[in-house]
Parts: sequence; structure tokens; C-alpha cells
Amino acid sequence: MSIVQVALDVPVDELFDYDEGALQVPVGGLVAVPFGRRRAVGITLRRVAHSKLPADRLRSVERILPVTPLPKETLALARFCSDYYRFPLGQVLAATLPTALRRPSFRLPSSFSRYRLTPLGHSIDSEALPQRAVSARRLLIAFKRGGCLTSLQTRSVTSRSAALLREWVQAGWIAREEDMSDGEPAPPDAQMPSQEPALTAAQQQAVEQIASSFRSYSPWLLEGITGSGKTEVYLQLAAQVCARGEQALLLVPEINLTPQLESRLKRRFPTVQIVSLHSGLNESERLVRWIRASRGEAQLVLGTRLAVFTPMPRLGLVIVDEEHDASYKQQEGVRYHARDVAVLLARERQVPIVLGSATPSLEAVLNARKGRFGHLMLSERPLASLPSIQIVDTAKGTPPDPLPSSVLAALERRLERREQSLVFINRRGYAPVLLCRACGWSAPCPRCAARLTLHLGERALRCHYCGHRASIHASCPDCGNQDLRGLGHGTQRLEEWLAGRFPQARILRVDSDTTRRKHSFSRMREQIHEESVDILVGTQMLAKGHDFPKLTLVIVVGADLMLYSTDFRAPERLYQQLTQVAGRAGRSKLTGEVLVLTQFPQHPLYEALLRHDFAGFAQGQLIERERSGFPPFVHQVMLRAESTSEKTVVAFVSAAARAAAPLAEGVTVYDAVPAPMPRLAGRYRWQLLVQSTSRAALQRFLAGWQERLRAGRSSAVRWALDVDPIDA
DNA sequence: AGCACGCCGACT
DNA sequence: GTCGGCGTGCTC
Repeated sequence: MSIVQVALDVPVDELFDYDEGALQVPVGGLVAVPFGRRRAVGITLRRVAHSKLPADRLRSVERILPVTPLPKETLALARFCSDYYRFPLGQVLAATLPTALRRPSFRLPSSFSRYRLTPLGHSIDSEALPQRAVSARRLLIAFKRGGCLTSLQTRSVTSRSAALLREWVQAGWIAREEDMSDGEPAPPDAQMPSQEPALTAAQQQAVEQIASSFRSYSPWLLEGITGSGKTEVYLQLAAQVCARGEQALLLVPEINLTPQLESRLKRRFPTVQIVSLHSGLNESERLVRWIRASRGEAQLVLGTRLAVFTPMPRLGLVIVDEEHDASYKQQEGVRYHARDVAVLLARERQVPIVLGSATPSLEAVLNARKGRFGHLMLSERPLASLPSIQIVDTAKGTPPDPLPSSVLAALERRLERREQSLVFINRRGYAPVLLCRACGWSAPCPRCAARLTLHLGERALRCHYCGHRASIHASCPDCGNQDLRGLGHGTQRLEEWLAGRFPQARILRVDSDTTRRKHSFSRMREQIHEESVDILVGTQMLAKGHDFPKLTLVIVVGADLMLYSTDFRAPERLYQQLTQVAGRAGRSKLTGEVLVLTQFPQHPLYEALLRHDFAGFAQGQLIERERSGFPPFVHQVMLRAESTSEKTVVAFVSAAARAAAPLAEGVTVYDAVPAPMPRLAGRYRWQLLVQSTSRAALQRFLAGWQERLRAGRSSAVRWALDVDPIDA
């Protein structure tokens, strides 16, 4: 009798033994097993001869799910993430699977079924079918010729195939079997390079260098200023990989960008099977695409962070676009960083990986400097010149207006020239606070340590952290004064103000309030492209990747706010963000202009930005980080804890600190402190930082510490370890 | 995580 | 006298 060890989706660092019975369970196979009172899907990790458990406690595997077993490389990657990010293996694996595959009763969708003629079916003569049953005759002939057909193949024989298949299965002419075999690799496409645009010398060189490392692990940092054509480099590499009959994985930060890139890819490579995987998919779509990728049928897989775990049997290349982007970091459950996991994946599979960015993370810059990554630069814009950046000093003689007159004049000029402008402000809503002019009271969120934001449009106050809504106070609850005013500017107020200033202009506000509904975002993109908009007022979401040819002016309001942050990564983020926003200006022949409003025009960050000197900025930041002992020169882990009772969290983190002390060899344990948002949605939040210059020492420490934290069973506290946190 | 078991407060 | 609160413990 053979035992299989199965990982299940439970928060326990153990595998569960099952008797495989008469089944031949492959390693990596997904199995339905009885577990307690319920049934569960597990992943088979090992087969062993004996179990430590007495035989009478073993239960049997119920069935093997009809999908290709997970390849050992996928298992290894999950194992690594489990160890490194301190999260149970079964839960890591479960998180990477489409939800449909987590149901014990899983059936393959019928589109993946194969049908085979039964002996009875063989005995039927197609000539014996009625003359007018044209479809049936054709299908039967196809079966006799092929013996076995997938439902996709039958559909190309006749459009009536679905109904016929159902009838014939009933009649016993054919039998359905689930197709678990790997798909055929699509034939290499000889005509692929035909429509490729000419590359600049730098692009050409990047493509050649990376291509010369095919079939081996070699990581590349592709640093290319906005508009330098990084995407073109990805496309040509992907084309080469597909032409070799291999698969390419392309990771992108945000779901908003995938449809755009996907359609570009499909236009460019009409014959290549492209599959996109992102959180906007429903369960069955996700499943179908995952299966296409895992059988090797999809040649190009385009996806957000979770896609890094998609099994791809013929993987030949990994690309991580906008490598520095924070959305690659998962912020709950297994807190992995998809960019880091992608590097491991490439190493595991011995394929090249390209990390692309205009403003690489300091981690990537350091890796390149140390020679761990090859460093490729794209420093010219083939289609347009760099936008001119100007720093507008708002410190002196500040009028109460949100935009000074010089900026208004620039807007005016665009209106005259019928070009578009973007005003970027990192605050949605009308005004960030509702303030009492008499006593200084301002509306707080009852559940968070935050002020409520005034939303005039919906006549409400809203918390941007927990979503809490309240009606607008008529008078100050503290002093009764009725003179309550919105203080500061959000997108709504800026839009309103601009409408007053430019009554003739067509103004469009783009923030998460105006794009809530499903297709509103792509509708807005169309409006912008149709040039039925003169001035855009927007947040974050307009910063990334979009290409608006008529947009020649970008105005950044409120950038300074980020400089006040205590997070040591704030300058890095601000630089990245400003570069990204600036990149929206002048992507075509029209030259772009970027105006950054600040009270600190002499700040080194702005000075570097003016010179388009990211390398200099990064170098300065690295020196600073090294001097003050911050990442990437040290490695960090954050213990995050929260509870509805502040006393309980404090007790927990204090106990955690005490438990850490005797284990802390080669690591520094800091004092527990309240989180940057100390109360969120009614929960008190504390955190405790541990760091070390040695990853190994940190990992050794974590193993012991986590065990003690778990032993301290405290159900009132929710806590998690965040390895390589990206926010302090 | 589920899901049970188990021992203390307000209700038909 | 029961329904149900969530603390504790286990799942191969």
C-alpha cells in the first residue's frame, strides 16, 4: 500500500498522509480527499512507503482531479515562497490555483473534453444516416478518420456539434473522456517578424544581448526612460521566444493596463495564442486560461502578480514590466513580491528574465551595480523629445488659488492650441478635511485615525481608508459654530475651480470615484483619444502607461505631501511617480511640458528630476540608505498585529518582543510601535520591525520566533509576518 | 481555515 | 429549563 503526502489549504505547516488506494496518484497531482467532516482539494507532494500514523487513522484519496499535475518546478517555487515568506505551503499552493480547482467535485469544462467512438459508434455506417443529416454525416466521418476528437475540433466540423455530441453520448456511439494530456505547441510562426518596426541601436542591442542568453538563467535590468520603447524590446523578445516554440511570461503591475497591452499584442501577433490573467476574470475564464497556459498551448501569458505562479511547461522568458511598482507586492496572505518570485522562477527554470523600468527600484539598481543583473540602458526617445520639466515655486507670495497664474497661463496656451492638459493631484474628493473656523475641530473618522474627506457631489463625508460614510455636519459638534469649511483641495474641488476659470474648457475628472463602474475607465480613455476633453483632472490612476498623443502639459499639485512622510522610501516613490506622470506628456511629435508645484524648489529630488538624472538620484539615495542602514543594505521583517482592543495588541507585540530577545542572533529587534495608520476600521494596529544584514540569520531567527508567536495562541489578535515589507 | 465540543448567560 | 456566546482543539 502506498501513502501520499498531501498539502491542504489549512494554516498548519504539516502535510497530511492519505492512502492512495487503487489510484496512481502522481506527485504534483491535485486530489480530492476527506478532511475532518468535509472534503478538500490537496496537492500531492510526495509518495512514501510508510506513514508515521497508525494505519487505522489513514483515510483514502477519493479521486484525482482531471488536470495536469503541477510540475516539480511549480512545487519548488511554492515551497520556496512558503519557507521564505513564512506561510503554510498548502495555503501558498491553494492561493496560486484558480478557485475552480479548489473544489473537490471539480470537472473539466466540456470544451476540454475528448470524445472517442465506442464499438457501437464504429459499427454505424455514415451512409446509413438520413440524407438530410448533413452535419451528422460529416461529424461521423471525422470521427472515423480521427478516432478521437476534442470538442474544439468537432466544432470546426459543424456548428451543430454540441447538440450532436450530447445525443451520441446518450446513444452510446461515443464516450467522453477528460483530456489531461499536454497540448501541442503551436507551430513556430515564420512570418512573425514581418511587421516589426525598426529598432533604435540601443533597443537592437538590448534585444540581441538578452536573446543571446536564451536557455540560461540570466537576469537583466532594462532601464529605459519613458517613451524609449521598452515595450518594443519585450515584444521582439517575446516574438523570438514564441518562434522557438517556447512560452513567454509578461508581468504587468495593474489590471487597468492589461486590456490595453493585450490588444496591442493581439494586433501585433495575430497568430500567437495570448492569454491574460488578472483579478478581473471570473472563475471559469481564469480556469480556462490557466489550463491553456499549463498545457503549454498559450505561448504568451500576460498577467498581474499572481500569474507568476502559473505553470508553464515550455517557459523560455520572463519579463517584469515596471519592475519598481508597489503593486507587485501582495499585502495579505502570502506576502510575496512577484518581481522577486519571478527572478527565482527564472533561476529555477534556467531562462532569462528582464526587469524593465524607467525608474528601477533601488534593489534592482544595487543588483545591477554589483553585477548580479546585466544592465541595459535605453536613453533616447525615438519618437519624441523628452518633456521639459519646470519646478514652480509656490512658497513665495502664495495666493489662495490652487494654481498660480504662470500655471494658468500654460493651461490657457494649451486651450488655444487645442492640446490637452493633465492636472495631477493625489487626493480625490472635494476637500481633505472639514474644518471648524472657530475652534479648529475637523471631522474625524470614528473607526480610523484619519480625517474624513468632504465629497460635495454626494453630499457626504467619507473615510478614504475604511469607506465609512457620514452626513455633512451643519455645525461644529464641539463649539456649535456653523462656519464649517472644506480645507485644502481634492480632485472635485480642483475640477470645480478650473471650470470656473476656464468656462469654455471641457474638463474630465478621472479618479476612483468617477471610474467605479465597470467600463467607465475605458470609456474615458476613448473620450480622451477622441479629443473631446481639454483638461484632465486626476489621481494616481492616470499616471500609468497610458498614451495620449494630444497631451502636452502635465501639472503636478501637492507633490510635497510625500516629502513629509516618515517612510524612508518616500523620495524613491515620489521620484518614480513624478517620472511616470511626466511621461504622459508629449509622447508624440508634440513636445511636452511638465510643471511641478512645490514649496521646496531647491530639494535635491526636484533638482535631479529637472536634469532627468535618475542615476544620480538613485546613487544619492543608495548612499543615504547605506549610511543609515536601510534596505537594500539590510533585510527587514515586519510583524504586523491588530485587534479591536488596543490593550490586547500592545500585550501581544510586547510579548513578541520578549520572545524575540533570546533568539536575536545577528538580527536587530526594534521596539514595537503603532502602525502609520494606528487605527483602521475599528482595529488598533501595531508593528514590530526586525532586521539583519544577513538573510540567512534573519530566516533562522524567524523560524524560532514564528513558532513562539504561534504558541502564544491569542485569538483576539490578527497578526502576520511581512518579509521584505515595502512600507515601513 | 472550518467545524466540533464544551461550559456559562438571557429567553420561549 | 433551552438557545447560543466564542474559547480550545483537531483535521491524515
